[in-house]
Amino acid sequence: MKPEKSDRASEEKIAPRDRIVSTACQLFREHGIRGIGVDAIAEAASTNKMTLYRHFGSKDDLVCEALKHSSRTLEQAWEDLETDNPGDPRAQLTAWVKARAQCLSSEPYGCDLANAAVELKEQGHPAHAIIETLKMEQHSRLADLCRSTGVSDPELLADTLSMLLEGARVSKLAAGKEGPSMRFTRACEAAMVSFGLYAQAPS
Amino acid sequence: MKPEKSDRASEEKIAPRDRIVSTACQLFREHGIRGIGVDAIAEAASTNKMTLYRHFGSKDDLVCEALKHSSRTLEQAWEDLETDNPGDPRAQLTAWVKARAQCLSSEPYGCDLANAAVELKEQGHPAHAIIETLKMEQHSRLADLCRSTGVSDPELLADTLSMLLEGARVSKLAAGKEGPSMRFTRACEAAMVSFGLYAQAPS
DNA sequence: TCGAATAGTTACCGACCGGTCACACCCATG
DNA sequence: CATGGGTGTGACCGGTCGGTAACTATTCGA
Repeated sequence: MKPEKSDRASEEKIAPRDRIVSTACQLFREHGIRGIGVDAIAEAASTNKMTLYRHFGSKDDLVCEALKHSSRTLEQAWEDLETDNPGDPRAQLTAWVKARAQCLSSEPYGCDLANAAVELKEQGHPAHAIIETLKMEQHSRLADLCRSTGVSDPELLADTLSMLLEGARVSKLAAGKEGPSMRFTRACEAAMVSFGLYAQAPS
Repeated sequence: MKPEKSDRASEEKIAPRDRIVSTACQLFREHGIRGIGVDAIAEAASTNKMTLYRHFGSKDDLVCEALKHSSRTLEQAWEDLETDNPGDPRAQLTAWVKARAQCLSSEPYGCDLANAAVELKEQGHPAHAIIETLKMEQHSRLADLCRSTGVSDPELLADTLSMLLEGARVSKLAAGKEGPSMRFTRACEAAMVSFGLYAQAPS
């Protein structure tokens, strides 16, 4: 009869492995990968180090899984874009900028993937290949979107928007909230206008 | 009679403190701040931990000095901009893009200041204030330059170029060399054109 | 009901870290 | 020659880290 006895579903209903991954993702975000230990992760996930090592061969393994988990949550955002503006690429691109700006102002930490890439300097770390793949995946989705808007040079627009977003996130961490990142939206809009996004049919 | 007996000026002619700072700057770049120990820094600087701690109260102190050292080298680049294109802000801005693109393709590591900001998550770390100050200093120099070109909305152009550069550097680390960063120059040029940089007097 | 898989607990290991101490050293200046 | 400040050396401290071992408790399906 499915007792559902746990008041806190986050702690007891979910399998230990999933708790560990999502907890690790959060703690890596808050303290950095090198800044948090496996023991603290296990404790925060209401389990222990031994169980953690039964599911992950090493901390590096866990890092890789956490990064995949992090990028998995972005999938939902892409689906929302399509369902909220069906068949309207231009509106989807505008909504993309709006959504990214929203995340930018609400989330104090930057992009998990980019932060990990900066933090993990060791050449050949398994996470690097994963980060590169996931980043290019995200970028190609954006490029596809730009392409379907019929804009001039959609690849360059996608690269521009990618760099603006990545730059805004890291700039917020380095230069502060009052820095260049404050005008991310306006910079994106200026870029989209100059690439002729609104040339065909005005809103 | 100034014997100048040292064949390697980098090791014996320079004062220990300066050797430590520049060595630390280099090693932080290569291994990350958390990824290198003070003992290794001292050894790489041809000295020892005790001498290091006689000059710097803590590793955090050394980090701050290394960051200042890193941004000090950027001063030269700004001066070169002025001397190479005296009184021609437009040419200076174009040269700025070119110089940044050159660094982007030749230096495998991103911006020391930004990387440190990403890596040091502890709130209130003394480096954060320094990073923010130095970053805003660099940004205001760029904004001044944009302003003197007589472009429309120079502040937005400066913010855009800042974000493009920061984004290109981190994108190169995360998405790889073949990612968006490959088109940094073209993205900057497109932005400058759309802001009317070449509207007044063509070259 | 039984047994196997999964999870929790405690203790432990070797390595490394930031930081300090005491002491010997070198070399310029008086 | 003396002396004193900057430097080199090695040992040491307490703490944390990633990772493992041995044992117990829980759960769940055959």
